[in-house]
This record gives sequence, C-alpha cells and structure tokens, in this order.
Amino acid sequence: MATATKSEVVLENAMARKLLKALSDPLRLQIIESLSGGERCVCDLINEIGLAQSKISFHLKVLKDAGLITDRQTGRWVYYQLNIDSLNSLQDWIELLKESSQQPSQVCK
Amino acid sequence: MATATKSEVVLENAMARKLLKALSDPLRLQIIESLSGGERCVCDLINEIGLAQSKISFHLKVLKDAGLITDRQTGRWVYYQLNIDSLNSLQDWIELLKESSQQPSQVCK
DNA sequence: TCCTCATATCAATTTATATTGATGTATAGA
DNA sequence: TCTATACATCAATATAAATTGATATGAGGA
Repeated sequence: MATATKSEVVLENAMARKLLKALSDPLRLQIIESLSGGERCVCDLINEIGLAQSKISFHLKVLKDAGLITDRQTGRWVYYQLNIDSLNSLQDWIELLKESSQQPSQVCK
Repeated sequence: MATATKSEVVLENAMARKLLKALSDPLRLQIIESLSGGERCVCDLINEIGLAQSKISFHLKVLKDAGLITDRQTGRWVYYQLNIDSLNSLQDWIELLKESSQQPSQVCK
C-alpha cells in the first residue's frame, strides 16, 4: 500500500497533469513510442516518422517542457531520450488513483 | 520483464492513445481524482467541483467513452466509478515504454 | 396525469492547440 | 570565410476541443 502524504499527492497531481497533457497528442505519442526503443537523434525521428521537421521539433519541445524527454547535443546533432523518472511518476500517480476507488457511493435521496 | 507480442503492443498503444487523450483535460482530471475516493453520483460531483452541470456531464461522457469510468443508474441518480482495468492498461503501457528506453543512440555522421 | 428533479444533449461561440512555410542559429567542414 | 547541414523558432492560419445557455429525456412522487 502506498503511503503518500496529502502534499505529495498534490504534487503528484500537478506533475501528472503536465505529463498527461503532453501525452495527449498522437504525433507526440509516436515520438514517445519511437524513443521507447532507445535514444534517437532528431534526424532519425524525422526519417522514421516521415513528417515535417518543424512539426517534429515543435512536439519535441512540448515533450521536453513537460519533462518526458531529455536532450543532449553532440556537434550538429541533438539526441533525445525518454526520461524514466517522469514515467515512474505517472505510474505512481495511477497507483494512488486505484487505491480506494472501488468503494461504493453513499446513496442519494 | 514484460513479454508482449508486437500485436499486443499495437493494441496497448491504441488504447493508451484514447486514455491519455481523455486524461488531458484539467476538469476531467479533477473528476478522476474525485472518483479515486470511490464511486460518486453526478450531483455530488457537481457540488464538489462547483461547475455547470452540462460541463460535468460533457466530461463524464468523454471519460466514459474512453473507458476510464463506468456508470450505473439507480432511480434518478447516476453513479460513476473509476474503471480499474483501464488504469492497469495504462500502467502496463508505461511499463513497456520503459523497457529498452535507456539504450544509447547510434552516432550520427 | 402533472410536476419536479437528476442528468444528458445540442447549437453557437469561444478558446486552445496544431500545422505550415519561412526564417534564424549554431556547428562543421572545405 | 564560405557553404551545407541539423535543428529551433516564429507568424499566420487551420483544426479541434471546451464552454455556455437552452432544451430534452426519463424517473419518481403527488
């Protein structure tokens, strides 16, 4: 059983909000799923996904701002990688949701 | 270590897409977080969240269509509850993402 | 049957988000 | 220093999603 304090829960919620927002776009999910195979440079992502460079770049920024991915530059290339910590946070948040969610309601009348 | 086949992964992705989209709205998250305390009727949600009934109703529908919540009617009241299965699917999807994501990239040149 | 209450739905509008095509910036090599 | 390449950013536009206020549905009680 998880033992998060109230303020931890609030923090988790704020973080989950950002992460889920970033994950709500199909193209961003494609990027995420591609990165789930390991680190990739932007040029590879563009080839793999086959869409405009500015589009990919825009969505990479959204994902990065949300903390879902990290980047590292080497020469002219920028490599992106999934940020495992953010994925763990999301899993934790879901775990907390599940905890007491099966309790029956008060009856309305 | 998870052992999903390729087609299972594709299915997980399609499902994750729907769930994440539904979870991307702040008001829907509020509803979800409220339901994480247990089943609630719409009237309680409206009081708790303090927003227009049509708004709450609209977002409940989105969540229900995505499979995140289930409903049950009793008389004039409708009770909503989190669907644990959907939360489990989401956790599984995240788990798969994490699996080989830390592999280094091929070097570009 | 008529009225009220709980909830759902709808059309019009507003707001948020993504796309496009062009331009900017930094790096590396000639 | 000139050019090409990799990537980021921007302004304009297009698209999608949420909000609003009104109306509809359907259950229960008088």
